[in-house]
Amino acid sequence: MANYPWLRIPASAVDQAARELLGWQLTANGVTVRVTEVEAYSGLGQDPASHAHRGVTGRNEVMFGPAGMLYVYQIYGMHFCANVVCGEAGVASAVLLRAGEVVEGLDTARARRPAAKNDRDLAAGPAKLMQVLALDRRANGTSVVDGTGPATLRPPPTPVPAGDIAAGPRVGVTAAHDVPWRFWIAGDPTVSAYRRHTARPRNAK
DNA sequence: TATTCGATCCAT
DNA sequence: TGGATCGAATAC
Repeated sequence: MANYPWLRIPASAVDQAARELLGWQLTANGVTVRVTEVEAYSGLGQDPASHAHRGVTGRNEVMFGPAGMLYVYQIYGMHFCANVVCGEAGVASAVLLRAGEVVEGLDTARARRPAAKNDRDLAAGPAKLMQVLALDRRANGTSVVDGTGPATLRPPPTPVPAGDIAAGPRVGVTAAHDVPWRFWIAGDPTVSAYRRHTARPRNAK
């Protein structure tokens, strides 16, 4: 089993764990993706953008478990996104896998993403990444570090230099726009396009 | 039990 | 820029 230094990063430093996860390779169902973009979510109760902000619910309970588990949730009734749970058990810190580069199983990946116009768009978004790996809610609560789950995370062949990591506000979140907890590999073409959350019209009073 | 709305993607 | 589409969270 590989060595996973980010497993030991405390939940209070989940942004550090997010940086470390860049460049790691996630393999599932015949496809391998190199992680190029992530977002950190704090479990300390101070992060209004986190699904765990209001405490334990049926959806987010794996976030409160041990590090190395996948927290998979469905969004907009049709897409799935995955987080790697980080930090000590009991604190719901996690890192959202936002985008990646397909480095193995290219043909399989293309077949699973007919809407992709080119190869760098195959996993250029959190739900696209899940589609390429053919993962869904069944992966929720499974481990990516001990080989027991459908997905396995492996160390980068060559580490990402700290100077190559860029940071900015998280995508799509309705709160905490000022927190620069989105990290990506600078200049990588597979990083997803930034788009501010479009607020839906509120009921007029 | 009822209603609201989203850590997105795609075509327009 | 807006529509798809549905389950979890929250309001009642």
